[in-house]
Amino acid sequence: MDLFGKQGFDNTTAAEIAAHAGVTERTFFRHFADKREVLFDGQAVLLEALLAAIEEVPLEAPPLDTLFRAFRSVCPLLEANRPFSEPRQAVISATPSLQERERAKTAALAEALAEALRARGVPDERAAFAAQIGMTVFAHVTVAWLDEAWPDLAERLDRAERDLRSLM
Amino acid sequence: MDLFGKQGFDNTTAAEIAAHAGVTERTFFRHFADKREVLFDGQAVLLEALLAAIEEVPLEAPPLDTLFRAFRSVCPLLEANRPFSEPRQAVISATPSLQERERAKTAALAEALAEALRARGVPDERAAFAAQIGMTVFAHVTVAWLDEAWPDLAERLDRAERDLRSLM
DNA sequence: TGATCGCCGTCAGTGACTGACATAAGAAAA
DNA sequence: TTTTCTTATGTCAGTCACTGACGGCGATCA
Repeated sequence: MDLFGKQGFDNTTAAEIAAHAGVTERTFFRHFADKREVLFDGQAVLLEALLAAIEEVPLEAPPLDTLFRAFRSVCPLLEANRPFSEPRQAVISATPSLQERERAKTAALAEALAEALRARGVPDERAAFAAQIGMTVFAHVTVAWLDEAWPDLAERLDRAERDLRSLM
Repeated sequence: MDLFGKQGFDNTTAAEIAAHAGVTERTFFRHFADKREVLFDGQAVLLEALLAAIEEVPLEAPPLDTLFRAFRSVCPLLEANRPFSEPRQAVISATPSLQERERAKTAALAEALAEALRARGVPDERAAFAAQIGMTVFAHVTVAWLDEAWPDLAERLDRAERDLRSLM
């Protein structure tokens, strides 16, 4: 983040990052599949948190409700991480290739959520739709919130959910 | 497509593609921003068609309806292109980096649709949501249809729209 | 006829990534 | 304790995507 903030992502070589961390370039690539991955490690934590939160939702809840409840319950986690994720998002927003990667990560997350819904008995296609739509809204809201801290995440989620329902 | 089908995308060098086309590698990169772009050229045509179709929809139609009507009206175009897009999709499905690019293209398309909706008076956020959701469904349906020609695109769109509405 | 422009080839260079091999430190087995 | 196995790292050479600079060549235009 030091280097990216100063010179931008594209103008920072993998060798520089490695040197900054006190290791060899080769070692860097043993820890990260590629240069971009260095910015997408927290995803695993978020996924765990979301899956755990889904477990807590009663089975009767409709799929989209289930997801929104899960999203709401990870808000504190994200709010706590804001100091890290805000500058990170700034770098991503300035770098097209990172936005590409971010979308891929988001899509993977959506797929995992769909799988979780299926495990709760939601039919195949329906689970995929709900997960994609839910994830779309969640990602949208999160990015907007990283750009502007107020209103906070929970409040933004409420509004988004209302907007979404009124769309239909 | 010749080469990709035989050896896969990753095992095909840009130099090979260029040679196959009778030009230099340098010339190849003058025509395509990067190696992956070679598979994503048709997008522009689709975008034009969708924007034109949106023009035809009466202004009173709600945003999601507008999009679905536009999607339906480009079905013939897509059906006609199937012989090209089916093998293309096979290559993409076998190559993670191409899926990443495909998502980026889809997102760009969604953004363009949102802009089109805004031009019709749909409020900002609402337009973005509708476009993202509509695009999500459209992409989902298209990929499924490329995997399995029946039911056809129009039929699949109808079903998806029903599924979507019942989700709310 | 000559100047300009757009497209292409050539060449050299940078940087992301990979495979093969060697080494050192710690855990585990003998 | 000694040996062995594992794991993380460094080193080096190599491939390939991509870029900038330069020169040539044919078409168009003044």
